[in-house]
Amino acid sequence: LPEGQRIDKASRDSATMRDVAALAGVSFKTVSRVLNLEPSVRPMTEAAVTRAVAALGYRRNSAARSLRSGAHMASIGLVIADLANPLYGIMAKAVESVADREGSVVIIASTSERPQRERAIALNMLNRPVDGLILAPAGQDHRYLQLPRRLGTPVVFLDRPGGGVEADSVVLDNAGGSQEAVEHLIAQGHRRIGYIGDGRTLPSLRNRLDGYRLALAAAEIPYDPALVVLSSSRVELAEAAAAGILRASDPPTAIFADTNRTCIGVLHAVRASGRRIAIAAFDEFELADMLSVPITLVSFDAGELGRTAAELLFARLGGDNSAAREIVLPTRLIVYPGYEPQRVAVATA
Amino acid sequence: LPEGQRIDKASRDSATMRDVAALAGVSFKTVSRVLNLEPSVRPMTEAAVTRAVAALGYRRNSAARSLRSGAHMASIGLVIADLANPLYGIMAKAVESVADREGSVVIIASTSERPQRERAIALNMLNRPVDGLILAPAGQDHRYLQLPRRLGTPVVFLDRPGGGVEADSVVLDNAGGSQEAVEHLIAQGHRRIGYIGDGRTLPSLRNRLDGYRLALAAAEIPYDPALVVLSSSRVELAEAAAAGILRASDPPTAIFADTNRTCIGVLHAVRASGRRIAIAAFDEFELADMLSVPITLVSFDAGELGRTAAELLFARLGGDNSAAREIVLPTRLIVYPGYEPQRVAVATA
DNA sequence: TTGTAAGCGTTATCAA
DNA sequence: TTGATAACGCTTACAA
Repeated sequence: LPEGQRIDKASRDSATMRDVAALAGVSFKTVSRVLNLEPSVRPMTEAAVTRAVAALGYRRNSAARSLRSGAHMASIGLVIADLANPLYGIMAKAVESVADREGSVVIIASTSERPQRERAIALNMLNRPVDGLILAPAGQDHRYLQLPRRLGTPVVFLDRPGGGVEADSVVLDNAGGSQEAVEHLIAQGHRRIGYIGDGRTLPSLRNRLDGYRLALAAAEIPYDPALVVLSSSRVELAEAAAAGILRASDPPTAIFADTNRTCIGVLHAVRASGRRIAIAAFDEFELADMLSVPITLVSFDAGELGRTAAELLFARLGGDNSAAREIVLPTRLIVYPGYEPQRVAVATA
Repeated sequence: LPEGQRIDKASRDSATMRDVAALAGVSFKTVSRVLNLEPSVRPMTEAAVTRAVAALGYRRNSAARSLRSGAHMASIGLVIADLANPLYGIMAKAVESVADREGSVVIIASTSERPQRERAIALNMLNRPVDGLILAPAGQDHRYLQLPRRLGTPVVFLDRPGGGVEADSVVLDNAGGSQEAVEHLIAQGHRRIGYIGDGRTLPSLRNRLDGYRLALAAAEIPYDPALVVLSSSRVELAEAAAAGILRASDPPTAIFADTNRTCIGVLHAVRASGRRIAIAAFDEFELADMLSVPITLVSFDAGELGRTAAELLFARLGGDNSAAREIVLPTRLIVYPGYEPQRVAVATA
């Protein structure tokens, strides 16, 4: 497992306990005593040592420390696609909370949805090493994890399944969730329903598209490619995509967005169009209930997702050797009717 | 610096390279070769070693590894109040991005706004140790960082100033931002302006309250304690607080909320009241432009906040020994007029 | 291709 | 109260 980034020792000043001891005029064991706050050190000696430590800018070497003591700091790695996405923030918080309970710290990194960066970061973490890894993958090929897995490091995929390696995963019922949402739109009378999302790369998003198609098929509504724009999940691209199908000759009366990112783009496009378009989307977000337009969301408990993944990882670390599991968490449809504030006169002072 | 959490060596199975070598019938150096992917190993030998590794559940000891090689993994600690808050997610992402550029990983932890947990976590990180620490503090007493600071670990406070220790900080112009927002409300004719927030514990939030008072004073509007509810920053408490002053005999015509959390509570309370109340708040959030009610926000660049803090930290790690700095980043008032969707008939299929 | 010896910087043991 | 020495598990250098 190479690829870890390291700081060359020479680049930092590294005085050792022996250097400090020499400057303070004591043995290096005495320095050790001072730094470990052991009681049996004369105040004068301690002062001399403290001064020498400061003078040399000495920092204890943790590797040597834990080498002899045989203890090591427990840590798990969390590699996620985008920390700035509130959903991942909630998941990260849940993971961190479980890890803390288990006496572990979380090393976290954001891949910006780039598979190559994901690979580099994951290998970097394993090289530190971390005790286990939770990965919300951007890529689909995780064969690079086969070796670490064989060497005993547990891996849990979060929110999105992994590929090419046997490992646990905790995911959502993506197809079921979007199918339910689209069925809801159909039940409201919509028959031309647009789809904005990224149904090409990530399996989880492909499944959401599958759900859309299933719902249409069940209602015997033909799949119209002109209503489906598979762009990336970036807000601006989704907005442009939605604007495009709204401008078309036979526009949709409803649009389904496959993530909270695409949903925001769709909301903006719909507003810009000046039309009333029904909107449904995967992912819940705060203030959905305060929007002026009605919206239907496929909601789920992001904290539960993170918590489940973390608990699974610690179970593995605790010795659970059973076969790799896939845990699928349910989604729940929430219908927000849209909030129209009353036009009451203000009681001005 | 004690207080780090450790896993006792005995609790994990720790076979050593010698154990693996014995089982594989080779010297332990050969095991080392296999694990380091060195080329000069016969496939048969390698297979034997791999088998032994698997059989024993062997994991390389990173401490011993980096001890001899003299290199160590660079890392910085990021301790934040609440990862689930989108603003902190954005900051964390920015920090992570700078750290990655600098070849460092980020160890992240969430304090859930609890000062004691903050202390435990920060000391835990320093004990690992990390090369430096970025801290968005929940508490105000950071004397526990004096020793680590003297021992040479740089610390940067993020978003909120620290207390009792000399260290850099990157904060917002909190007073200025809220003053500007309240002045905006006053300019719109409001004279009874409520304040919902937490003006007691955190200095940054106290400063926001100061800004409110300054704006009132400048307009010669008397400060009315009945309009000010200093509760915690939790959404439900803010909602209850806002509901309270809206029910009172001489209610406000406008409300200022000191964070995005309190703002959400206020929004709900205002909706429940059925009145038209002007709302202003600190912190921007997504979809503010899509809300049905007008809202004025004190906006800032959370990414810039995180980036600045990280860059300052790496400057310190790079040898910058100048006096501790306080960097104050500006805020910007954004007025959202409130979005009223047009009532256009839907072109149904 | 494989093995032997030395040593990384600390903590643990035991002696002074 | 302090110090000398061994040992932690590995990588590096060198030898076979």
